Formats: sequence, structure tokens, C-alpha cells
Amino acid sequence: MANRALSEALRQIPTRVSVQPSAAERVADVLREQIVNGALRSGTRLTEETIGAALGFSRNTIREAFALLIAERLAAREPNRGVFVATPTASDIRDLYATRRLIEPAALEHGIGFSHAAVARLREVVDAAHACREHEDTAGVAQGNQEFHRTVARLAESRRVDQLMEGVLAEMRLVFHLMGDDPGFHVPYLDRNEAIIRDLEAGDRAGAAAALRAYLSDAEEHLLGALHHP
Amino acid sequence: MANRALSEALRQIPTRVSVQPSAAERVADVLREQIVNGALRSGTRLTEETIGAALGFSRNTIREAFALLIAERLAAREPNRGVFVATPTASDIRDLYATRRLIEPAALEHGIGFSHAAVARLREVVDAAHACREHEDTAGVAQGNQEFHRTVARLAESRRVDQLMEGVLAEMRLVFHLMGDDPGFHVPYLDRNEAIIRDLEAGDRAGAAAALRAYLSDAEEHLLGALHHP
DNA sequence: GAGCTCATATTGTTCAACAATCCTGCAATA
DNA sequence: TATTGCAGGATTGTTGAACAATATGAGCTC
Repeated sequence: MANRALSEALRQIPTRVSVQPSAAERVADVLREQIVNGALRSGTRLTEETIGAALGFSRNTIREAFALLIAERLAAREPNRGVFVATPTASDIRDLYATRRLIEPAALEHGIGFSHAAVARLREVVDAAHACREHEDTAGVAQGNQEFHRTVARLAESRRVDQLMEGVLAEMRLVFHLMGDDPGFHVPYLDRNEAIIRDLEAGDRAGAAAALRAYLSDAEEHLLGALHHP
Repeated sequence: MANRALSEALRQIPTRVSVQPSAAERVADVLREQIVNGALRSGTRLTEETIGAALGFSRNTIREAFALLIAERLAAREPNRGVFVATPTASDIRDLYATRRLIEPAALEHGIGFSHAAVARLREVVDAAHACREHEDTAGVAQGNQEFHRTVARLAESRRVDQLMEGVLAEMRLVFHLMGDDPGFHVPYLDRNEAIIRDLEAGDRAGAAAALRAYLSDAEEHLLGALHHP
């Protein structure tokens, strides 16, 4: 009986973690990176044969990898027609921002990971993005903005929320590619991040959360406007 | 050029929705239901051969279905050993509650779907659960509690948050099965739901959100205590 | 009881096959 | 010229066989 309890307790320790990704996971990793960095654009058709030949895996493995990307909304399967890199719609953009407006301000105001160190980390992230702006490095600014939001969400100290947020940020990359990677969607928001970090440094979590809600609504409106009037 | 814009606009309309689930999705649906309703218990090994023979699909299709369940955390793959129905650990329970504490109060306090009608719907859900308690229908109470929390999260009007919440609620089912489906984890929480709906009916969204945070922390502590001292 | 060997079960992945579906190009017709 | 119909080709969705690799369990010896 004692052996039973011990055996059961040990059973719950993830001693056999999947540290070695499966072939399908590896394929999905490669494709995800190509999608997120813009090499594979929205609407691009991913054929099992072509991808399988290029990456050196069988069709079954490719199908499994596709299923993973589809679950992450980075690709979409049209039955009998194929799998395509996802093309975010206005509805997607609205939902992405509804999601962000729920999560980010809540993490900022109530996240249990909030501390002076966390605020200092956010300050670093904002300062690094400022430096990229000085160097006219738009991609760096964009990356810094995403890191700011990722860091905010991580204040919740929830792996499940972190995973959702990674998916949201990946999809946001698709949205920005769709907008032609226009600096106008990244550079001006630095000042909004700066205002939020100032509130935090002044100890005003509620104010920061409210400012972030307003920021996200403005950003959404900006993107939707550009989608309708390109 | 006008044809091009029209073609592109039509392309964004999901005319080819995957209304017909694939074989793998169908298999995953069947297994998910069995896992959530407790027929397939935590730790149960799911062998490709056995499941494939039972449901009448090939091993490749079964593997795809497993991948979907694994992504939902309802199953876990141990390389070279097989796939098992997930067994939530204390760490999982903590993360589930961290996730819920972030999402549910935020949806309650800031969700754009909040309205008199929404409050009335929550009242219905609570009343239905009360009726189940009168009939000593523990499963009905448990289901009513979950419906309460699902309805709360839906106030965010975010498909991505809804999906996360469905996953969380499914995992919570696993947790409750692990606890022997003890009524003590369901029935007493009805009164907590009642208190929250009272705050909402009185127009006190912030108070309801704070009460929900406290409720979730208490529930977490209750479950963790039972896990360590069964 | 501990350690070793061998057989078996199962997994991870590939490949071939076939039915079904969709798309494209070409010919015929109005 | 524009439209329609059809055939062929490309691709998908799924199955089943095959093989290498890995883990587990049983049996045997010390």
C-alpha cells in the first residue's frame, strides 16, 4: 500500500517529459517561424507534397504538423482544397483585441507576479524599444512592443494564459504583415507604452490598466481603419 | 483591378467552413467526451491499436486525434511509451486557478457583454443549480456551477477566451474525477455563486469581481488540501 | 533479491495505394 | 466573344503494411 502511494506520487512527476519534439512538432516549429516572420504570407497554400519534399518528411507527418498550426489559428484547412496560411479578417482582429483587452489590463492590475522587479523589467523593455526607434529599426520597435505586452501578460503567472498570449502575439504578426509592416502601427505606440510604465512606476496600477485598455481600443480602431481603407 | 479587389474580398468570407469534421476530429470528439465524463480515467493508457480497433479508424488517424487531445491537455504523450489520459497535478491545479482568477473577475467587471439580460441569465443558471441541490442531484449542481463560470467568462465576448475557458472547464472535470466526484467540491459553492449574483443584481460589478477572486482562491485551497490529504 | 537476456507489445514514421474532390485547360456552342 | 461542359491532372483524406526503435515483462541464474 505504501508502495502503491509512492508509485502513484512518482507517477505524477513528469519524469518523461517530451523533451525530444516529435517529427510533426519539429515541422510545425519550422513552418510557424516562416509564417510569423512573413516568409510564408497569408493565403499561401501549403501542400503536403511540396512541404513534405522540402522538409524531408512523409505526408502523414506533414498532416500532423498542419493540424498543430491549424489549432493555433496560424493556418486554416479547407477540406479537399488544402491548407493555407491564415488570413486574419476584421472579425479576427476584433476578437484578438477583445482578448487582449480582457487579459492585459487584468494582468497589469491584479497579476500576482507584479513587483518592483517586474516594473523594472518592463522599463527595460520600453527603453530598449526607444533605442530601436533612435536607430530607425522598425522591426526592433515592433518586437519591443510585443515583448512589452508579453511581459505584461506574464504578470498573471499562468502558463495557460501565457500560451494563449503567445498565440495572440503570433496572430498579431500575421495582421501586421497584412498591413505591409507599416511603421505607423508600431512606432507611435511606444509613447503609449511609456505612459503606462510611468503610471506603474508611480504606483498607479489601476490607472495603468485603464490606459492600456484605451491604448488597445485605439490600436484596434487604427488597424480596422487601415483594413477598410488601405 | 476591381476584379482583383472583389476576388480578395470574397476570399475573406469563410465560404468553405469546415462544417464536416475530419475523421481525426470525430475521434477526438468521442474520446474527449469519454475523458470529461469520467469513463476514461486519469492515467488510462490509450493505445493506438485498441482505440483504432474500437472506433474503426487507422492508426494514423488515431495519432492525429491524440495530437488534438494532447494540445488540449486532456491527454499526455510519453514518447515511446504511449498516450495517457491526463492526470492533473497540484501544479496544474494552481495554474488552472491562476488562469481563472485572471479571466473570470475581469470578464465580470469589464466584459463588454455585461447587461441586465446577462445578469438575468446568470440568475437562471444559479437558480437551476439550486433546484438540482434540492433534488440531491450532485452532477446537476456541478454542471450548473460550470455553466455559471462559463457564462461569466463569455461576458468578455472573445472567442479565444471562450476556447481557453472550455479547455479549463474540461480540465476541471478531470480534477473533480480525481477527487472522487465528492459533492463537497460542488454543493457548498452554490452559495458563493448566489452571493456573486446578488452583488451583480445590486449593480456592484467590482464587488462581485472581488468576491469571485476570493471564491476561486478558497476553492483552489480546498482542492489542493484534498490532494495532499485524501 | 538483483541482474541479465530474450520475447513481445507498442510507438514513430515512412511508403504505397485508392477513392473522392477540386481545379484547370480545352473544345463546342450560342 | 462569352459561356458551358467535359476530361485529365493535382491534391486531399484515409487506410494498411512495413520496419526500426524503444520499453516492458517474463524467465533464468547467481
